[in-house]
Amino acid sequence: METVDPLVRKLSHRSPISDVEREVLRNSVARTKVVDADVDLVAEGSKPTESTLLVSGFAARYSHVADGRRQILAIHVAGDFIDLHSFLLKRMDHGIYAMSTCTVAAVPHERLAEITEGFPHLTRQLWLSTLIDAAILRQWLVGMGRKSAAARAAHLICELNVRLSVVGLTRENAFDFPVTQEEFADSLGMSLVHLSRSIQDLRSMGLFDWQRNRIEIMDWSRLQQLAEFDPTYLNLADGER
Amino acid sequence: METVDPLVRKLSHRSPISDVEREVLRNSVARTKVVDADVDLVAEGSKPTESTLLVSGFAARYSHVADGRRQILAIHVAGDFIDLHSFLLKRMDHGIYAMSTCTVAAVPHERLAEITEGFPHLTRQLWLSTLIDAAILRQWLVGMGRKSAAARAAHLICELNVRLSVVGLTRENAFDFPVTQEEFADSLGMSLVHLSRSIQDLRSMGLFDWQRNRIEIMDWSRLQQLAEFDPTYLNLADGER
DNA sequence: CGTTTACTTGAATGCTCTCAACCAGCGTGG
DNA sequence: CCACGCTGGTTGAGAGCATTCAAGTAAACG
Repeated sequence: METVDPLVRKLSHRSPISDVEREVLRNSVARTKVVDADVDLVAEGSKPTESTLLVSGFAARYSHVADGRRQILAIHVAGDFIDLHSFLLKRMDHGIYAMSTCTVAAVPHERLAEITEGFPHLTRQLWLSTLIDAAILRQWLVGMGRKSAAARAAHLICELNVRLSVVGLTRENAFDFPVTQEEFADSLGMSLVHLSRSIQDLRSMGLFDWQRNRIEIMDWSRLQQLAEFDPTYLNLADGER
Repeated sequence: METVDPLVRKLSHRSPISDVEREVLRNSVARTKVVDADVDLVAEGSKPTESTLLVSGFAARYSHVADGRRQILAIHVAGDFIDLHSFLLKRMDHGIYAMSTCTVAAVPHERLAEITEGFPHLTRQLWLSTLIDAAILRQWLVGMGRKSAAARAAHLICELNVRLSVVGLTRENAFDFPVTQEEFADSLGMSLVHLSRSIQDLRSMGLFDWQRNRIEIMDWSRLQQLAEFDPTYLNLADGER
C-alpha cells in the first residue's frame, strides 16, 4: 500500500486532490518505519524538524498534570498528520505515543515549507486538516464540560466510527480498536472505574459492544442521539472550496 | 488606531511581519463596525463568506448541549482572528458572540485566498495563529479533565493575563475584564456557584482579586504555580522561523 | 429609590472518584 | 498441557467534589 494513500483518501473527502499534489506528498516522505505500541513518537518539549504521518495503527497526544494523572488530547488514526503543527509551533507542548503497533512516515519540515511556497491549494488542505483537529478538540471540550459520562463515551465512539470509515477501516459500524479502557478513560477525562460502568450501561442498552479490541455498534441511530453526535464538525460533506 | 494593529502586534511576537505583509492585511479589511455586548458575531451553523477580526473588546465561541447548558470554547481578545477557520471549514459548528462592546473588522474570504496564493510567510503566520488557538484549547481540555476547579480558574486568569499583555492591555498584572462569572463558569465547564466559591478561595489566598470587571493579580508566581501554568504553549518566545 | 443584575452563601443531593477485592483471558514456563 | 502470573476489566462501598435549589446581599441602573 502506498504510504500517503490514507492521507490522500481523507483529504479527498473534502476537496479533490490532483495527481500533481499527490505526487508532491509522496515525494515529501523521507522514510517510513514501524514502531511498537507504547513507544513515544514525539516527545513532549521537543522541537521536531520533521512531521509524522500515521500510515497505520492508533496514536494519541497526551499531557500529564503535576499529580501524575494523564489527559489524552486526541486519538489519531491512519491518514492523520499527527504533528503537522510542529511545523509551525516552536516546541511540542504535549507528547504523542503509539497506542498500537504503528507505521509512520516522516516528512521533513523543509518539504512542508516548499508546499506552502508553491502549492496553495494543498497548503489550504493541510491547514484545513489542522482546523478539523481543532474542531474535534472543541467537541471533546463540550463533552467534558457539559455532557454526562455515558454521552461522552458514546460520542467518542461515534467520532471514531466516522473517522475510521473515511479511511476504510470500518465494516458495517464495527472496527478494530486496540486501545484499553484506561486509555479511553484518559481521553474522556474520567476514571477507569467510572468509564467501565458507563460502558456497561451503554452495552446493556444494546447500543454497542466492545470486546477484545473490537467495537461493534448495534444501534447507530440511538447511539448518535444519546451522544448528541452531529458529524458536521468533521467536514466530510462533499463540495469544492 | 489602526484596525490591524493588534493583530500585527500579536503576529510579530512570533515572527517579524514585513511592511508589505502589514499592507496586505490592511487592504484585506472590507469594513469595520461596532457591536454591542451579547450580540452574535457569527451564528452557529452559518457559512460565512468573510472572517472577523476582533479589534477591541472580548468575544467568545460557544456551543449548547441538548439540555440548554452552554460551553464556552474560547475567549477572544483584541488582535484575534475569531473565525479565521470559517475560511476553510464549510460550516460553523459553533457560534461566536460579543462578551462586551466590540469593534470588529470583516475580511472577505477572497482576500484570504489571495494571501494563501501569494504570501506564503503570511499564510504560515495565519495558520500558526489557528494552531495556537488549538494549543489553548488543549490546555483547557487538560484542565477540564484533570485539574481542580480552582486550578482551572487560576489557569484561565494566567492565560488571559499573558495574552492581553501581548496586545498591551495589561498594566502590572492587572487588566479590565468585562465578563460575568457566569460566562467564566461556562468557559471552565462548571457551575456559577462553584466558580464563585473557587474564586473566593483564590482570593482569600491572596493570589488575585476580581472586582467590578477588573482582575488584579497579586501573586503572579504563586498563581502560575497553583494553576500549573507554563506559557510555552502560547508560542510567544522570540525567534524567526 | 425601586428594580435589576451580579455575586455570595447555605444546604441537600448526586455524580464521580478512590480504594479494594475479584474475575477473566492470555502468554509463559515448568 | 496445565498452572501461574500478568494485564485488563468488573463490581462494591465509602468519601468527596460539584451540582442544584434557594435565599440573601450589594452594586448598578433608570
